[in-house]
Amino acid sequence: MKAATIHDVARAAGVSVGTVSKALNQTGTLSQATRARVMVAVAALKYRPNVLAKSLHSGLSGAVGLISNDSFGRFTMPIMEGLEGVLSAHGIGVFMCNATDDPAREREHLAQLMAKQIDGIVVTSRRADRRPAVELEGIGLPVIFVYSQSDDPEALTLLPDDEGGAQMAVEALLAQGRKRIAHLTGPEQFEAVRLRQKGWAEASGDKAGAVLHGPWSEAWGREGAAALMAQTPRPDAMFCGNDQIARGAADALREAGFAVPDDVALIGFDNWLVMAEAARPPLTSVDMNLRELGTEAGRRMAEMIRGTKISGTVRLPCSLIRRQST
Amino acid sequence: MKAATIHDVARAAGVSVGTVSKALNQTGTLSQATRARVMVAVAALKYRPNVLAKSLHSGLSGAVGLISNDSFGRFTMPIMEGLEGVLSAHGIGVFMCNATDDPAREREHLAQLMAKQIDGIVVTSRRADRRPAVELEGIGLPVIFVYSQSDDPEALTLLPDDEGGAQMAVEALLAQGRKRIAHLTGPEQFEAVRLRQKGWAEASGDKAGAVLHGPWSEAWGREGAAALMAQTPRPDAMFCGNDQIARGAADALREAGFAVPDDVALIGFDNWLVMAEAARPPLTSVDMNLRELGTEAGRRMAEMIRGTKISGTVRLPCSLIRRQST
DNA sequence: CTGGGGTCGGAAAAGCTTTTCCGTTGGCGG
DNA sequence: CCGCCAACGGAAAAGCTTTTCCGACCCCAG
Repeated sequence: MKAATIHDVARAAGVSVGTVSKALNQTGTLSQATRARVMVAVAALKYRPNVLAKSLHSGLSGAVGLISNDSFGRFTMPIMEGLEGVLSAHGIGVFMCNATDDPAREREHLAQLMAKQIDGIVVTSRRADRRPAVELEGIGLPVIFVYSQSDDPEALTLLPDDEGGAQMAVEALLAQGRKRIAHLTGPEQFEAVRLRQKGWAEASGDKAGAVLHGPWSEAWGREGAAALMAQTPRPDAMFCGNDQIARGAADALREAGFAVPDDVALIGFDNWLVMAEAARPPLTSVDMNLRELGTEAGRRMAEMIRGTKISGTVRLPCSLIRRQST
Repeated sequence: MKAATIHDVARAAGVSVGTVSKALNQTGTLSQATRARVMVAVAALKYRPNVLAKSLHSGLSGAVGLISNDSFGRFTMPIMEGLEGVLSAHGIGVFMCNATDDPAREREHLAQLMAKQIDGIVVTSRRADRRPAVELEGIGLPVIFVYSQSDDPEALTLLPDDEGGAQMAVEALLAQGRKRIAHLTGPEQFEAVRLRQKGWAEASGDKAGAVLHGPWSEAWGREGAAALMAQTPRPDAMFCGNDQIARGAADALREAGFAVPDDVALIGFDNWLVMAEAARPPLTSVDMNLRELGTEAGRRMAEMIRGTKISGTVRLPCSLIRRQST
C-alpha cells in the first residue's frame, strides 16, 4: 500500500540503491542492460523519488513562497497564475500565504516558510506606499517583489510601467484628434496614481485638461465625470485611473446625453474584463499584463535559484486594449 | 551563514542531539536546567528545525495541494483564503496548482504533488457538470472537493446550499408581499442553476413567474429583464441567477422607467461586491459564504490528516445580504 | 599465461531530525 | 557505608535519496 522506495526498486531489479539512483538521474557509468532493468522495475512499482529526501540532500526544497497582502485579490490572481505556470514547469511548487498587511502574520508565515526550507520568496501586494522593511533582508534567499515595492537592495522588483501605459493611452487619444484630455483618477497617495498622472501630463502637454482625484469607485467615476463636463471648455476625452472609474464615467455621460466616444472618448486602466467589457460602450483600457509580470517573476526566480544574482527594479510595458469607447 | 542544525545547538548547549530534540518537543524526561540551557542555545543560534528532515521521519510533509480549475478565479479566491487561514494555523502549507480543466496538466500536477509527499488534496473548480473521474482515487490520501463535485466515494465534497439560498431569497420577497416572482438565470447545464431554480419554484409556489435562461452576463440581464417586463401580468420581483444578471436587470429597469425596488424588487446571487455594491440601487444578494466553505475544508482536512475518515457531501448554508434593491 | 587498464556496480557516508533503548549518575534508604 | 532505584541524558537507528570512492571483473596485450 505504501509508496515504493528506491530500496524496493533496487531489490526488484536485483541491483543496489546507488545503481538505481544513477539509472534515474543519468549519472555515473552504467551498462545499457542494467539501466533498462532498473527502468522496468521503476515502471512496475510506479516508483516516484521522494522529493523530501532528495531535498534534504541537495539543500533545495523545490518550493517557493508567495506572500500576498491582497488577500488573493484580483491583482494577485493573474500574477499567481503566471508565476505558477512557469515554476511548475521547473518542478517547483508555490506555497500560498495570505498576510493581509498584518506584520505579525507575515512574520509567522515567513518563519514557517523558512522552516520548510523554501528556495525563494515572492511578495505581492497592493499598497499605497513603499513596503515597510520586511524582515527578509539578509536571509540569503532570492526575493522578488512583484507589483509591490521595497527598499531591500538585494531584491528584484517587478512592476508595470504605469507611466508608459498612461502615455500610450494619451497618445491614442491624441491620434484621434482629441483636444482636451482630462484625467479622472484615484487617491493621490498611491504611487501608481502619481506615475499615471505624470505620464498623462507629459504626453498630453498643452492638450491636458483638468485632473480630479477621488476614491476607486464607479460612484466617483459618475461624480467626477459630471464635474468635468460642467467645466468650460469641456473635455473631449477622459483618461481614467481605473476601469471602475471609467465605467462610472461612461454611465454618467450616457445619462447626461453625451455620446461615447463621439462627444467624449474614454480610456480606463487595468483592463478588468468584467468592468471593461460590461460597460456601455465597452471600454478601451490599459492592460498591465499582470500575467506576464508573474511569468517574468517565475523565470527570474528560476534563474536566481540556480545561483544568478539579480536585483534592481524592472518595469514591464503595458498594452492598450481597444474597444468601443475610443 | 548557513542555517543552524540541531547538531550546532547540541554543541552550543553541551548536550546530545537527542536531548535537544526532547527539549524542543517537550518529550522525554529532562531536568529543567537542561531544558533551559538548550532553549538558550536555540534562541542564540536562531535555530528552526528543518521541516524536511522531520517530514522524512514522520512521513507527513506538512503540505497539501490545492488544484484549481478556475485559473484562480473569483470563486477560488475566497475558498483559498479560508483554507489557507486554517491550515497555516496548523503549520500546514498550501501548494497552488492551476489545472485549467486540462487533464494532462492535472495529472502532471498530481504527480509533482505526490512526489512532494503532500498530506492531502483539495480540488476546486467551476464546472457545469460533475467532474470526470480524476485519477486520485485509491491513492490513500485525504481528498476534498470544494465547490466542485466528483464520484469518488472516499472523498469529501463541500458545496454551498444553492437550493436553500434560493428559497431564502424567495421567502424574503414573499415576506414583502410580492405576488409574482420571476427567475432570470444562467445556462441550464449548470447544476447550480437547476438547484437554484428548484429552490425558487418550491418557495414561490403559485407566486412563481416566468423563468428565463441565458448566459452569465449583464447584457443578458438587461435583455431578460426587458422580456419579463413585456409579459402580462408583469412580475413585481426578479430573483436572478447571479449578480451580473441582476445588475443588468437593474440598469434595464431604471432605463425603462421602472423603480427598483418599488415597482420591481431584485435579488442577485454571489454577493460579488464590485457588482452588488456598484449597481444602482445596490443589490440584495445571496452570499454563498465561500470563505467559510474554505475554512470548513481546512478544518476537515486537518482532521483527515490526523487520521479521521470523512466522506460524503455536505452543503453549507448561504446568507442573504440585504441592500436597497428589496 | 599474467598483468594492467577500463568498465561497471556496490558500499557507505552525508543530509537533519525523531525516537527508542540503554547506560550512567546521584540520592536515599537500609 | 553499600546497594538499588529513579531520573536523566546519550547513542544509534530509521526515514529516503545522492554521491563519492573503491573494489571486482573482464578483456586484451605483452
